[in-house]
Amino acid sequence: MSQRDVDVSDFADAPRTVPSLQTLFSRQAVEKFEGGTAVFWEGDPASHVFEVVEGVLRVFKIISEGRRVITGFIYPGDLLGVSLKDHYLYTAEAVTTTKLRRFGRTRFQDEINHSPELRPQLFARLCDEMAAAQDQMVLLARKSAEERVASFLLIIARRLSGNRQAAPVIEIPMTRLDMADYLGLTIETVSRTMTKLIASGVIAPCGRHAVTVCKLGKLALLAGEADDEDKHVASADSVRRAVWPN
Amino acid sequence: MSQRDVDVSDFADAPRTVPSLQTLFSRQAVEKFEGGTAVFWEGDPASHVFEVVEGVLRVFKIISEGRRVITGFIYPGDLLGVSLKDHYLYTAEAVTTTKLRRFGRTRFQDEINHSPELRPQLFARLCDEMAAAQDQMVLLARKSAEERVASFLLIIARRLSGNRQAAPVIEIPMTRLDMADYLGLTIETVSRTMTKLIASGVIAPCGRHAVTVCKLGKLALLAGEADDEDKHVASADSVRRAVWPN
DNA sequence: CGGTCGGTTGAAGCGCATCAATCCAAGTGG
DNA sequence: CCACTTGGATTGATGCGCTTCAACCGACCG
Repeated sequence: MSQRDVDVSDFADAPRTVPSLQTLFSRQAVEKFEGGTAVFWEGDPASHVFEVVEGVLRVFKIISEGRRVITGFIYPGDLLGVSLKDHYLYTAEAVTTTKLRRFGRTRFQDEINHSPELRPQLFARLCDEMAAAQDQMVLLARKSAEERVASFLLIIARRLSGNRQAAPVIEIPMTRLDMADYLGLTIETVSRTMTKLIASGVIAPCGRHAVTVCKLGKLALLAGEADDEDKHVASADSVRRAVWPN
Repeated sequence: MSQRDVDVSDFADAPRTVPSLQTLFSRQAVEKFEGGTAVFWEGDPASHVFEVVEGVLRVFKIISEGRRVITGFIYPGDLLGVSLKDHYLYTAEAVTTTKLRRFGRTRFQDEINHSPELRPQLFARLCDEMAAAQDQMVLLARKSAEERVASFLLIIARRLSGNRQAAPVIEIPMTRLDMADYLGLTIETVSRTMTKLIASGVIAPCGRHAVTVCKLGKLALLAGEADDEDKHVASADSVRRAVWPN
């Protein structure tokens, strides 16, 4: 499952100039990680930056009493471990068998610093990551279990199909526990919610690690992706409200 | 309240070279926003980047049925609206009366691009922001009401005291509703939790918009800031576990 | 086979939301 | 100065959504 050739096309919305972030990594040897093994742990000295070639990783933090929070899943083409901190902020573990390329952190920084081509690409990635983090905060703060699961399905659907409108079949490489720890729920609630979505005909099971989306519109609705017009009503002249001298 | 001169010292852990991010803004005129007024709305064309000179802002998103999620509070010295997206991802509103400097987005980007001094500073800020976002995800996903409120108090305590160990008196410029929408709770729960913290002698009220911390250690404990040794046990040779071909 | 691991399903309980009343401080106008 | 208002905060009573605990199921494996 989740077997797919690395598609190197189709990344961030940065300008498509010649040297791309992945060409930076392309000379590096590929390392393989079996599912369940860690690439690095939270608190480790942050020695390297990684590019995912194939497979899916989970990135998480642990707090007291063994509570785990998965802050994100990392897909092929994504970078892993980019930060200026000298220790990793989280643990990264392979979900499926994973292939990575690695780059020394300081060398990576140098390359970025010296390349006016690469910099905006990296910057764009960070902004995307930030936007995703904010969406996740919204999900965790205010969405119901059903909305969370529906949102999750849409997120990974878009992830795999590279932003094209979600493919009908969604691969779910991670376990229910992973989903639960990502969505701030328990396994049981995730399971129950999934069966509810199946019962209502929104999705249909496709083995245990995939589903087909039957009613995409309904799914998006359940996810709380309000197509509200409200949101942009006042936008028009908002900035002008500020005292803008000159 | 929240009246304090802008202290321009003591920022990100970036190297303290001569031209700093705030000198970039220092020539810009200062604009004033009364509490409750918006600086920009989610979805507005992202025309400017702002530096907060004085006051506190809230940054939030609205989802269906008027549910609001505050993704962060912005303090003096912070930047606001930094992103490569061409529309703002969130609404920014003044909590208290606020003074800002503004910078055209493209010009800001140019300045950053041409200054090898400024770039790492901006990058460091983004990384800090990302780290904060991850902590917030942990809070929202797995912490109890009491842990959330305690965490919140510590966060803003550190914020105001510029990373020195939290000052005994914590200013809380925002309303309970703001706190609730930041912590993923309701006003009532926030209120109840605060009174509980007061009853247990951890904090003492200081008017409605400030508290004194009586038992800082207890507060940190309640916040779930586990001083676990567990976390770093396995860290030692973690990276070596990877197949690292020279 | 028994054993384990991930997943599903059921029953009971708890933590927080919801609804509603009250309070308090700061205006505001007569 | 005092009634009246208004917005934020507190406190109480009730209910619901999710967690918790526990049993069970199916697939895989030695």
